[in-house]
Amino acid sequence: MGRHMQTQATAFSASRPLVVRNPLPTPEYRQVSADTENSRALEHAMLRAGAVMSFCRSEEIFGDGEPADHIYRVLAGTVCTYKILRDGRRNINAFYLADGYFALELVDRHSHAAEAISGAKILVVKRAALMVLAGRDPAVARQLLVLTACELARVQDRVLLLAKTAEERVAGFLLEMAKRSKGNSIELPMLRQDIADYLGLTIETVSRTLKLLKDHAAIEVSTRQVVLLNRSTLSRING
Amino acid sequence: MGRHMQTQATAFSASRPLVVRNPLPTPEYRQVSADTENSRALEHAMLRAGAVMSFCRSEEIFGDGEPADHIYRVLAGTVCTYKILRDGRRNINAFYLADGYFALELVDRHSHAAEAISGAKILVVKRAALMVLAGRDPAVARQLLVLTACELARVQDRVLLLAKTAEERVAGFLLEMAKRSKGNSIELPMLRQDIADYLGLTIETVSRTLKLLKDHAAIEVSTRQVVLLNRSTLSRING
DNA sequence: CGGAATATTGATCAAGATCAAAGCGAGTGG
DNA sequence: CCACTCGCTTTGATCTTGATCAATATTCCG
Repeated sequence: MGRHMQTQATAFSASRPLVVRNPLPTPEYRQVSADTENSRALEHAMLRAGAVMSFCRSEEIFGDGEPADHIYRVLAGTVCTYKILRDGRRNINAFYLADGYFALELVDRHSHAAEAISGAKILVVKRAALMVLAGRDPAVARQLLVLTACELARVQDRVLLLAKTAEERVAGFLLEMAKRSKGNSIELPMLRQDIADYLGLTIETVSRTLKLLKDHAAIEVSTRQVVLLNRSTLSRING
Repeated sequence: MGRHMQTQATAFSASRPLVVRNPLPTPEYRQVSADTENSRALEHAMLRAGAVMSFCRSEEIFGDGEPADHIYRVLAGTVCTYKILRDGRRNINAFYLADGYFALELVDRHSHAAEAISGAKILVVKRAALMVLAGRDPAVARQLLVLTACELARVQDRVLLLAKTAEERVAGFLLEMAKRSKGNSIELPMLRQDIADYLGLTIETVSRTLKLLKDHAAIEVSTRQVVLLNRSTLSRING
């Protein structure tokens, strides 16, 4: 029954996160999204008030149920948020790549745990400080609402994904990852187990389904990379 | 399945700063539902600016993809939001009972359809008008953020529900409905098909699972009513 | 290299879907 | 008041998808 369990406890306590206060904003951290003015305001506020922390692979950023005192932004690397269910299964809620914000929830305790999937640099800001800034700068306040609404839309999309067959879920996942990449080549920073836990499948099914898509000449697969050969086939499969 | 990007710049920037009063994170943000002062402000605003509309059973309130010009609040009756998938299956996103707000999304088109499950009275407010009010009254603005965050938490709970077995899903659904009722008796305004579409099951499985729970002496079942006889058993099953 | 972690592949199993057929219950008309 | 009907629900039999169990195979790193 029980699937993948975390067994990295020793690794966590071994390496203490490196903290750097008030880092200078570097160009690559200044990616401008569609909502330019507002996102710049929040970005700026976080860079001024925040600290950069580094996490290595599988290192926990925060635990499920811990006080939610901070808001986070991925500067580099990949992060996932997840929950361990009572039967031991792990449910991955989201993958956050560079520029993604996470732990935006308005409750006093985290409803998920978060960990780095690859080595990651994370910008961390005290929630209270950000709320003060939001009170002073309406652009910041509004951007928080926009980001929360985006997160809501993303989770709703995931519900739809979970309603589908294994083949549709994997195709949908690849298309989702492709949207975040350039071109047709997708680097996969996560393990097969992570993909499985995100899609509500087993690693065996993920593996078999990738093979199936490969045999349908829709993709090329290697361990850490997928190349989309035929997006229309994938989209059709995605349903 | 494209996600929508935020395009409400005019509505929000139209008037005064959105200010979050009481920016201290605790304990204000803890009991979001008991956020009396703010919820009253939004309630008042909606009652002043809104119109009451009546819908009969199965009547559409808005369609998937239609312009999202309004925000809604249930005054009486029950509403559901749903999506029809490409293969014809229907996915119910949420049930809203009296006092529930829906269509809070910050995008310019609805990502779901909504219909009345029983006869319903709905308070309808123009989104633009509400955004103007939100600009004038920070309590309204903040309550919008709180409600959006609540909706996010609700959808995340539903993802967890969908990860479980049929028995766990039905038990979880009953406990969720019980939280919204007084005592142990739950009136079910929706059909078995609606429950099935909400839980990602078939009506046959819902029916059989209710029987199973009845045989385990956890509930009493009739067509439109369920009585919880043994909450601890249900909670245990819920996982 | 070598050993552990991760991934693939194959065989079997089980939960829930699908197909099929009654039951039930509220509204209708004779 | 009772039979008829229609939509909803329950129950039963079978089938399918993806999980589980079990071996390899591959990749990653010391």
